[in-house]
Amino acid sequence: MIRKNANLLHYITKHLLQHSEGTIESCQYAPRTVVLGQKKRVSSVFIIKSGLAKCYLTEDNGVEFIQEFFGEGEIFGELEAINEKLSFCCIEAVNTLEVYKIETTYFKELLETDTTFNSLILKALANKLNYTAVRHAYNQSHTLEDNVKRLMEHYPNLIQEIAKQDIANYLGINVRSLHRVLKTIAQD
Amino acid sequence: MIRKNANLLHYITKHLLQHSEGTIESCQYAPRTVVLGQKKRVSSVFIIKSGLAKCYLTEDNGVEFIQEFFGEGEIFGELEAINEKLSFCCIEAVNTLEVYKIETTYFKELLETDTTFNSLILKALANKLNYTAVRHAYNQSHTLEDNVKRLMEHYPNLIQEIAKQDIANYLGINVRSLHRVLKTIAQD
DNA sequence: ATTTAAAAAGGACATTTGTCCGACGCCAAA
DNA sequence: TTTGGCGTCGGACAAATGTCCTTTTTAAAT
Repeated sequence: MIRKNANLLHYITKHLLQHSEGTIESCQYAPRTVVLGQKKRVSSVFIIKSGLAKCYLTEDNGVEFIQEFFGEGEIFGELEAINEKLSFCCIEAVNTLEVYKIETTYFKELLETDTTFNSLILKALANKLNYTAVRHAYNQSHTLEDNVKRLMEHYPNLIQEIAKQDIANYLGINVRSLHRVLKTIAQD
Repeated sequence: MIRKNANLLHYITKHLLQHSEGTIESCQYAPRTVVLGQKKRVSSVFIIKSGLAKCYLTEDNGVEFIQEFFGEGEIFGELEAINEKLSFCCIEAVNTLEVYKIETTYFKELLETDTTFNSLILKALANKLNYTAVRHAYNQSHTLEDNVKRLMEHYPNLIQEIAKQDIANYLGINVRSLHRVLKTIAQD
């Protein structure tokens, strides 16, 4: 649910920043700011320095589906850079969000010249794939109650930190159903 | 639903096979053979030459959830090779399946030394991520009827080629529900 | 040609989830 | 301090989906 990538963040701050000479910019966004819109041309790849963002997708029928929440070290915009496609997700700051911003061209140059960076990105992608596959398989194969319980075990202060509407959008259900389940869980 | 990767297959047959000197093996599997089990150590990466495979995951409660069907050029085992983890999916031949089998160690060597190959794998991963994200967002945000209609539009002879149970497992529903929806669709 | 097993199809009912709505509390702008 | 908006919570009913079971169809084996 909250994706992080300590290795990637570490490599950027300890190795890349020194040699970047202005190619890596540092940015800050206020809560609820849209950092990256859906179906836009993406000119930068972002890596989260601090804060929390939500990555979601608005369907033709208006429903929002939250793919993931992104925390420290998580990268976004990289899929669009690699595939040269328009963005398919929208990224929005939940908290105050600090990011490193890397020009797409420089990002691709790094992929070709910096073996360590290349390997970190490969691992990041493989890891995202693994995680999302397991997540959706679980969610589809278990009851709503199981899914919510599992989330609350992994993230004990989930309810305090994330709005009910967002949790519901993450689970692909509506808020009424979430409330109902939360109540039955509370009653044991 | 049926993932393919023409570029990757082309590169392997036209460039890699010549220089491989036995490091790339060609294998064939009968229908229903399990090529790769769940939670196993993975010693090879596979690329499909011909045929169809299903990639699924069995949950603790016994439910099978189908991630994808793999067709020509699709790669599997690569996530485990990159992340050095046990397999989390099971790959099973649907048809007679022909694959190229690459030793994990050679695969990783290729990633480091062959820029073209590296780029093809990066694109393959980015593409898988994009595709699965869009797929699950759609499925979670639309009615079952919409989901089935959409599948049938994309794959006109879906019903003929893939068992109902498999389609249901792909959609995360049970067969009864699938039958019901198919009937209402047929009636228009 | 007959038997057998597996897949396909659907009836009947239970359970889950969605839709629509109103009530309440919180907080910031007027 | 009021007002209005937004998030939270839940009642009542509708709709969708699951469970259990039986029947039909299909295809392979004898």
